[in-house]
Amino acid sequence: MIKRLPPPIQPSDQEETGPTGGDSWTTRLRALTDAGRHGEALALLHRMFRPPNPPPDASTLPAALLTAAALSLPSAAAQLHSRAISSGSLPDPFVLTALLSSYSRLSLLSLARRLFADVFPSAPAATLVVAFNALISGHARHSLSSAALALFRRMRRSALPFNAVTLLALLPSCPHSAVPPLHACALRVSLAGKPSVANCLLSAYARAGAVDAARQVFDEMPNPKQVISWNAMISGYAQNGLAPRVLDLYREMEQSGEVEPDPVTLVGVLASCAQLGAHSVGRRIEHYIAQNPAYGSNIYLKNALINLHARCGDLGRAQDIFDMMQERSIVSWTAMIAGYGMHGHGAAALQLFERMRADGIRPDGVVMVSVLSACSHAGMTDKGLEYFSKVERVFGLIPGPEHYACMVDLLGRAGRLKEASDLIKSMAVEPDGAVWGALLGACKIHKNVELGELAFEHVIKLEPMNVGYYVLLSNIYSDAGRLDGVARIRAMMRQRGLRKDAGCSYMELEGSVHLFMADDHSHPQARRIYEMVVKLEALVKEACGEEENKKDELRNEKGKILPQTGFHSEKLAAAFGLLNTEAGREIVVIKNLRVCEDCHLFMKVVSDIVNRKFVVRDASRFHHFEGGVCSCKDYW
DNA sequence: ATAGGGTTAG
Repeated sequence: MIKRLPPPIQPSDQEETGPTGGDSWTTRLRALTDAGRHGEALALLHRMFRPPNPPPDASTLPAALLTAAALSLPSAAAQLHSRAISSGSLPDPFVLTALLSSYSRLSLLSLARRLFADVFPSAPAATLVVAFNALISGHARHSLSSAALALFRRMRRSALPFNAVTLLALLPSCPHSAVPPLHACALRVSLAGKPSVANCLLSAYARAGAVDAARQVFDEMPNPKQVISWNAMISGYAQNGLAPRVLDLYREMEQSGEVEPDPVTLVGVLASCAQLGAHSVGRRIEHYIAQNPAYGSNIYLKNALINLHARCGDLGRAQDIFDMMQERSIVSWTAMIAGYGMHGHGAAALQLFERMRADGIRPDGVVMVSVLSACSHAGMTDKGLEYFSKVERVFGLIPGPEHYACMVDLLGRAGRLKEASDLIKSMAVEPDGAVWGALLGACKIHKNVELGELAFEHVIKLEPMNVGYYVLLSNIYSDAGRLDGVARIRAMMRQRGLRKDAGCSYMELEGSVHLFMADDHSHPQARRIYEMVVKLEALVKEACGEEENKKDELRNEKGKILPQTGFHSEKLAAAFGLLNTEAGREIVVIKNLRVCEDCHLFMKVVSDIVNRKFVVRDASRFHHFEGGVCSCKDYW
């Protein structure tokens, strides 16, 4: 973050004592461009071409070209290209490479390729290696990964050696299948041990979903490992949703005493804490950050903390951090909007979004997902439709499958299933699993077997190993009394080796985590907890029996009087919370799956009977139970 | 002087 900036240009050295040697031009241009001071860089560039300064030559052209690219000035690059030809400095490897690189950065790949073709027959091998690297990296940057690989093959056919830079250019964007062969190439020429290459290989494996291969690369690195290697492994796990492994590795990093975590480490760990709902670990990191003055203004860390608190149930703390930020990025706003959305505060989310726009921030696709999903969770169907219609028309964004998934969810929850499936039919892009999954979820809520079967057919083609979808259709059948359907899905799952995810809930107490599985007796307090659940269930039954309206509600929601089995994990966690916290304290429970209707009703009634607030995060959102009602208004 | 590794939000 902290970079030493070049001194501002003094008026005194503007004309008379301007830089004369190429070295001075180069260093100052580079420094200004690196610091993002493009205006000053441009002024300097203009001066280079004005007498009495000598015209740019091989020593100053590369820096000038990179400045032109950084300024997005294709005309300037072309002018410098002409200058390179007229001054005869084109065969210079540095000038050639800078030209190739600038054209690539300016998205003028065809010009880069033409120039390369011109010099290819006559350039010496050493020049060609670097030129190939520049061209490969240009194609890779534009995600033309197969073109980049084709260039690599051509490089090798030309009997040219490749080096670390070649691999570093290829690996970040290469197709998954190319990672192992590139790894083999690296091993063959003894480049795989070079830290930069190893880090890059590790990340490439992680991106390909091969976390174990990534881990092997990590483990084979000599100790002490660089902080960047730790970070690459941590973010590799994080990107693959393996939050528990992130926390394990972070602990290992701390215990190794090799390196101090840096902000990048902490951002990765905080993201995993947020995913897990591991509030106490997250708070410990927050404390650590607060003790390091250099981290105080890091916007990535602040954004990660907003996300942490919002996802762990403390919206107030998230809002405080957001309010105290001096500078906010669109990520800060998105984290906050998504936070309000998942807690069911749709109006607050929309208000924040409008404030963001008033602040002059142009919405992107991600913030729109948060906005639409906030509308969906709050039951604000018309608002959601209104904002969806603005995605393209007003904000100039192309709606992706993720936006359609939100809309199908929004319409579907509201019972507008016909409109939801018409919307899918109208999509210009191919619907993904989330789109059909949203329709399937809506069919579960509104008990629509036929449409549910259709959605299932589609979703299962796209995500055959996603257990949740099988369970959803099975539950649709079960609600409809279609036991044949239930059996069919069960057989399908068995055949594919899929097992229902076990439900688990946990709550944190004084920094330690208490985990509960459904019908699980392993907790030291298990006896007292089960007694408590049984007692509470009796009270719930009694309360519902006494009040006519609640009894009706029971019948409406479930179609039968009360649950016969009562030991879902969230009930155990809630009972544990009641047994171990003082009156008045909010009980926060994190659950891996969605809350079932039985438990939802249980929590509502218990919150009233014992006069306690329960905050439950399930797989789709937060539920705040208080005084017999839930913040989701039974709409989840 | 030219080619270049890890990071946030759904």
